[in-house]
Amino acid sequence: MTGWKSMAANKSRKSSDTKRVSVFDVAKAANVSVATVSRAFNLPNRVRDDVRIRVIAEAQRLGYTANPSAKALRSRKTHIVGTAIPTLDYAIFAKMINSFQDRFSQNGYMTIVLTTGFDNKNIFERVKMLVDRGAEALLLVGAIEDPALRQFLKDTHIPTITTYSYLPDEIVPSIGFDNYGASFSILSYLADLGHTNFALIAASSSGNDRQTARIAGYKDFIKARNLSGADRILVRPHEIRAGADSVRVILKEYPETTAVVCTSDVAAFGALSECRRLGLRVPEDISITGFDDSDYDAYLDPPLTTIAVPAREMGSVGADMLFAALTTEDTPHAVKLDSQLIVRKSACPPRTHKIIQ
Amino acid sequence: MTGWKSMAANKSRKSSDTKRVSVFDVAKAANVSVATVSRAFNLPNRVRDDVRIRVIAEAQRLGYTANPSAKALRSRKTHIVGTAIPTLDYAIFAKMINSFQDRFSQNGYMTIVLTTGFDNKNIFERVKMLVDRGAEALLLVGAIEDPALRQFLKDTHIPTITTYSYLPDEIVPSIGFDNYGASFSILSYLADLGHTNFALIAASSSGNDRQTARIAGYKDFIKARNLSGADRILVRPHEIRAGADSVRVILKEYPETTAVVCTSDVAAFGALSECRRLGLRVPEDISITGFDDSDYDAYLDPPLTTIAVPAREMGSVGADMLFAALTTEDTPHAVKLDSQLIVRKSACPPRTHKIIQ
DNA sequence: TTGTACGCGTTATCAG
DNA sequence: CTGATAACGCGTACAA
Repeated sequence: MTGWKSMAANKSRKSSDTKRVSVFDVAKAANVSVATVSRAFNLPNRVRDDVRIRVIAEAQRLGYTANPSAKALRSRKTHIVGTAIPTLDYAIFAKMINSFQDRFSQNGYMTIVLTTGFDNKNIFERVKMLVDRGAEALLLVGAIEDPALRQFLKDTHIPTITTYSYLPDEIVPSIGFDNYGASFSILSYLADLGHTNFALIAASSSGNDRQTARIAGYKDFIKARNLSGADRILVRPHEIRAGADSVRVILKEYPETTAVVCTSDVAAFGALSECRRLGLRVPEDISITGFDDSDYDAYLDPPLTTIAVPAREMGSVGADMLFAALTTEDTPHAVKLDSQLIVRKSACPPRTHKIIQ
Repeated sequence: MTGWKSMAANKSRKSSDTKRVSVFDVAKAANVSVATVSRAFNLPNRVRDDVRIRVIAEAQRLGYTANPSAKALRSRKTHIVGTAIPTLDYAIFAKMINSFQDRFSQNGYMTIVLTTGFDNKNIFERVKMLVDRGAEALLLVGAIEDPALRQFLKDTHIPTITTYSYLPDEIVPSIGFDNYGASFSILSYLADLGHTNFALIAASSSGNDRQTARIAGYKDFIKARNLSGADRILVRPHEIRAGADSVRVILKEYPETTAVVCTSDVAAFGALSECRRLGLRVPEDISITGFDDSDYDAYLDPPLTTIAVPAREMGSVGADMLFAALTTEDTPHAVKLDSQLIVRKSACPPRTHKIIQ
C-alpha cells in the first residue's frame, strides 16, 4: 500500500521524486549530443547504426520517453485528434468512436472525446475547447449548423470531417449515408406491403440534420404517394420510454394508423414493448420499424425490421480520411456509405380486422 | 467549398497561413509585457484592474488562446487524464466514460480514451502510452493484474483509480461494488425461490477480476448451500449470440437445470431470446437472470431480473476522486458502491413439470 | 504593480 | 554523419 497516495500527501514535491529523464541525460549516457539522440528516434536513417543502437539502448535503460509537450511545442504536432459527439450513451456513437479511436491510435494519435448533446447549434464552444487543447484534427457528427463554427473552420483550416450524414455540399468532407433516402426506403417497403396510414416517432430535429432528413423523407414520401400520416409525427427524446409513450398516443389519437415508423431503434423497442403490454400483436395488428440496426434487434420478439447504419465503418474509414488529410494526402470530399433496409419480422401487410382499443 | 482541403493541397504551409497569436502579440497590442499578459490570465488579482481588462480585451480581439503545449511544458501540467477501458462497445463502459468525461471536463481536463480489451494482463503497454502522452492521472477498470504495471504505478506515483470492483487491498484507490457479493445475492434470491439446479453463463475470467469474482461467488454459494451446478459453467464472450448458444447447450447437456444465471445482460438477453425461439416459457419453464441492468431490461419479455450496476456513478464520483487526488486533497482509498438486485419477472420458483426437449 | 530574463525539453538549422 | 545552438510559447523568480 505504498501507492501514489502516500506521496501525494507529501506536498513538497508531487509525483516527481525521481526527476524525469530527458534527451540530455540520454545524450550524456551515450556520449553523443542531444541532437543525435533526437535523430536516433525521429530520423533513424540519418545516424550511424552503432550509434543509434547505443543511444536507443541507453534510452531504454534510463527509461527515457520524450516529453510530449516539448515535442508538440517544437514540432507543432500534438498528435491529438478531437471528437465532438452527441453522447456516448447511445450505442451507435459509442461504436463509431470505439472503432475510430482504435484505428487512429494505430497512427500514433490519441483521441479526445467531448460530448455535446444532440443539438449542433451549440457545439462551437466545445469544438473550440478541443482545438484550444491542441487537437490537430476534428471529427464531428452531422451538418455544421452554427455559422460561427462554420466560419471558424474556414478560417483555421483545421482538418475536419463530419459523420453520419452524406453531405456533399458541406464545407468539410463527410462520411455517412443518405438519411433522407433511408426513410424513403423503409416507407417504400411499408407502402409496398399495402400500408396507407402511417405515424412517425422521431427525436427533436433542432440542430440535428439526421433527424431533419429522416423526418423530411417520411413526409415527402407520404405526400408523393398520396398516403396519409404526413403530419402524424411525435417528437420525443431518444429513450425507450418515449417510444412506449408515443405509441400509446398514436393508438389513441390516430387509431387508423397501421404502420409506426421510428427514427431510432430505442424508440422502436419501446413501441414494441408497449404494444405487447397492451396486448397488441406486432406485426399482425400493427407494423413497427426501427433505425440503427442495434445488436439486439435480431433477437427481439418480433425481430425488428430496421435500417442498418454503418457505425463502425464510419469510425474506421473516418479515421483513415482524417489521417490522410493530416498527412496532406488527397481526401475524398464526401464518401457515401450504404444504409441497408434490414427486413425482419416487425412489419407485414396492414391488418384487415379491427383492433380492440 | 473553400474548406481546409484546398489549403492542405497547398503543401507550402499547412493550416497556418495566419500564424498563431501568442502572448507576445497580445503584449504588444496591450502595451504591456508578456509577463503581464500571462498574469492577467493566471494570476488575475496580481494585475491592476484596468490593465487586466485591457489585456483580456486585446486577447479577445486578437483571438488569443494559450498554446497548450507550451503551457504544459512550462507548468508541467497537461490537464489530460487517460482512461484505459475494455471497450466502448459495451454499454456500461460507454456510460461510465460518458459521465466521467462529462464531469472531468468541468474541471478543465480533457479525457483520452484507449481501449484495451477485457484481459487486464496486457494493458501495461496501453497505460504507458497514456502517460507517455502526458496523462496526469489514470482511470482503469478492475484489478491491476500485471505485476509490471503494478510496479510502474508504484514507481511513478501517478494518480490512478480503478473502477467496477471494490478493491480495498489494491495498490490504488478503487471505486466499485462487490462483484462476488452480487453473485451471492442473486443466487440467494433464486435459492430462496426454491431452485437447486443452476447453470452459469459467464465471460472469460482471464485477467478479468469482475468475472472471476462473479464466478467465484456463484461457485461458493452453491457449495455452501449444497446445491448443484457449481461446475455447470459456460464461458463465452460477451455477446448476445453467445448467450443464445450457451442456453442451448445447457438445455441439452444439463436438462435438470432450472435457473440460468448470467454474468451479463447481453448473455441473459441472448438466453431469453433463444428460449422463446425454442418454445420455452421464461420463467415458468426456466428462470434466467442478468447482470448490469441495461436500459432495456425492464422492457423485455419477460422483464429481466438482474443486478443494477452503478455505471454512471462510478464515472462521476470516480472523476471527483481522481480530481481530488490531482489536487493533493485526501482521497478515500476505496469506495464501495451498492449493486442492487432488481427483481423483475424472469425468475420464479422452479418448474414442477417436465419440459419438452 | 510591472518588466526582464531565464528555463521547461524538444526539434530544426546550420556548420563542421 | 554529428554537434552546437537557436527557437517553440509560456510561467515565474527576481529586480525595479
